Amino acid sequence: MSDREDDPRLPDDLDERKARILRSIVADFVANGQPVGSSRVVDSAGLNVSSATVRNEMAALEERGYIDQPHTSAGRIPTDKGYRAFVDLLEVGGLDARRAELIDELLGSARDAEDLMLRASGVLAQLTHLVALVVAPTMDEARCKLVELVTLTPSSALLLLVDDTGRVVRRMVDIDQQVSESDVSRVRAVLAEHVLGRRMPAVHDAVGQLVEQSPAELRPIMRAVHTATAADVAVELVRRVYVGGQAALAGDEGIERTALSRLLELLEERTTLARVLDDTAGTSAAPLARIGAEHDVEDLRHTSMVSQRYEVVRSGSLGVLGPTRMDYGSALSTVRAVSEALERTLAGLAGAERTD
Amino acid sequence: MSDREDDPRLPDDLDERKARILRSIVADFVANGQPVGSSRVVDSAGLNVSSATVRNEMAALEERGYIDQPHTSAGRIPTDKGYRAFVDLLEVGGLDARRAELIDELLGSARDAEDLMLRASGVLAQLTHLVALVVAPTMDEARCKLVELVTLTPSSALLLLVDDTGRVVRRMVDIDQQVSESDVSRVRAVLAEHVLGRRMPAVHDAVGQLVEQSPAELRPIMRAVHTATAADVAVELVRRVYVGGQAALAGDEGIERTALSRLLELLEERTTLARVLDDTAGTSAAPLARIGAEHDVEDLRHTSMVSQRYEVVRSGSLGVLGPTRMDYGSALSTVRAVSEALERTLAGLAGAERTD
DNA sequence: GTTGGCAGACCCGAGGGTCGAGTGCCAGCG
DNA sequence: CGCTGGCACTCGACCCTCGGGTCTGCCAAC
Repeated sequence: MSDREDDPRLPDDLDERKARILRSIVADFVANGQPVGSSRVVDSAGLNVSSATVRNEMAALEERGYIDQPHTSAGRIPTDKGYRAFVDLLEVGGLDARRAELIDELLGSARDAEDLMLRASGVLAQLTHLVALVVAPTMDEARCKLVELVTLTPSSALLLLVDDTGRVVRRMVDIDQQVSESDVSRVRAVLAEHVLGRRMPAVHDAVGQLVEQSPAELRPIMRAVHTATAADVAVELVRRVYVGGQAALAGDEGIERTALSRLLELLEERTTLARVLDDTAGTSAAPLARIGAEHDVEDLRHTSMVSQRYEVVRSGSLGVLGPTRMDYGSALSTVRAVSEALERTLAGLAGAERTD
Repeated sequence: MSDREDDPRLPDDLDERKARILRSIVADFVANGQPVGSSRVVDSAGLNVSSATVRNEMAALEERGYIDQPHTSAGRIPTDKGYRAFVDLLEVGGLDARRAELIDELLGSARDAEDLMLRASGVLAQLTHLVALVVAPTMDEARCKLVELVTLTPSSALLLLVDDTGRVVRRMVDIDQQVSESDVSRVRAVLAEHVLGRRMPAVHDAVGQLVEQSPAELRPIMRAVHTATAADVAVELVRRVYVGGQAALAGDEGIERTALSRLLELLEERTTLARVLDDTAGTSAAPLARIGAEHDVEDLRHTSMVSQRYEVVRSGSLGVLGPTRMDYGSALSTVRAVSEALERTLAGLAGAERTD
């Protein structure tokens, strides 16, 4: 092995030169979308060997499953395994100053936590030309900063819960009888006393206890509030997925019409996507890729996802989705940059005074 | 003219039979997507004439611009003018009981006004297999039911405004200095006293007056609130567009790849769409169609929109977007049915007790 | 292990022939 | 005067063939 840049973690069945050729093929194919032949590799890989030698190496790469031929006399295109090896060997670089500034600028002027998520997905889409996904942080650790009950009709009200990053949970409270405004006020006061400062997931149980302690005339209201705060209150915003730049999918010729339609459905449905994004991001602090057939979800088998978990007390994840033939280098570094910027901004929003 | 069903408002250049043939061509083309020839028309239109006669009529229809030939020896397809005449002659029927029930059922179980919009767009998309759009009502007439100020950091707070249908406006309030919790409480009390019950668009001015009347120590906070309630508070939810079923666009072969990409961008951007939807809906209480080249927006020239205004004190609009080759009958009647169901449900949400 | 050379495989696009759907036109009929 | 059957014509869809270009695999030589 040469002493210059022999990657420490080359797969067993790849030597330095094969890896270099693979890298060259992936880069070329990602850039041009055409199967790449041995002579192109000679030009672009900067190897001092002939195309015949490269052909021999390519035959080996094909035999080992890293690249494939669309037909007998065509150039090679990377397989999912090829992309995987390419990504594993990739060093995730930083972003150039202009992009980094753009991210900070856009995220910095967000109006609130939700707006921030929206902006993050926007800038991610804009920089990568891929579909951007941002899953809002869980509320597990968030504390309740405000609880309010607004009567809308004599027998219904709106329950508002606000957490310490300014996110709002809104719930219709249907009471099965008409109630007086003064009773509602009393409930409001009781709620404020016992719910403020609690962790969001604990709100439901806290209200449950209040139901029993309440005088009879308040009980119907309190019970309705209890129902309204059922378990999913804490989860609601976890599963909230912000999607940006989906038009990019339609522009990609590599995706079939029917597959495109399925993908758009997935994007609209959102819950599956949130799960995949979380799964792909894993627990690591670095951006990770899930490539083609590595997906469990059938409809994603021709796409890749690059995502990363971000964490500021509570954690969420964000990433991009695109064809397997995507620019992984750019995707990885952009996802990382946006993720880190989001962490910084979110920390600022939540306030530095948090102690626990 | 025969005494049975000679439509009162036939265009001058169409007699009963031509209209019938046109109707037949549109219906066939919408159903099958293939240019339709004279013999098909004979079969489907139920005319007791030969195909040669139909051919003569079709030549006349083509000369007058209602239909067109993709090439010399092909069948005919409707032009935008043809669709227009077809739609104008159409009687908008009611929906069958099953669909009508489905709509009521889904809308009836909405949790709040926003959820209702979401459900409306969902059911509209599901029933028409087109892209559904719902624009939330303006807040012009809505009254403020709750105003709250939640401190998040020592120098920032979250302003919450809730209107009488339970819609929430959320605004970050950045104060340029650190403020005490007690001052915030005082501002909160003043706001509650002077803002509650006002119309949403009047909130900004009301706060403006409060700035001057406030004691010096509260003024920075009040001024920040004033800024945060700038004009667009009332507008924010007007322009909120709920989109459903966009995957349907991708499934349509009649839309080019690049056009599709543009459409998805439009759908994501939303503001243009809100305008077009409002424009198309006009002021009428019946669903209206805007067909192909009738659109101002270049990217919509190959699509049609069917939309209707709904009104419950405040008004919004909803509709569907699809290829010009859409089932206008179904689109019109479904839009009408959902619009009416939405009006009913919204009236229930706002409460029957409103008096002004 | 590397190389140049060469035969072979295959895609792609152009060119040409056939087929069939659908038209326009016309003479004749009621 | 409107309707009809018949007929010639047009033109896209489909299929086949053929040549050019590209890229491979293999091999003998270095």
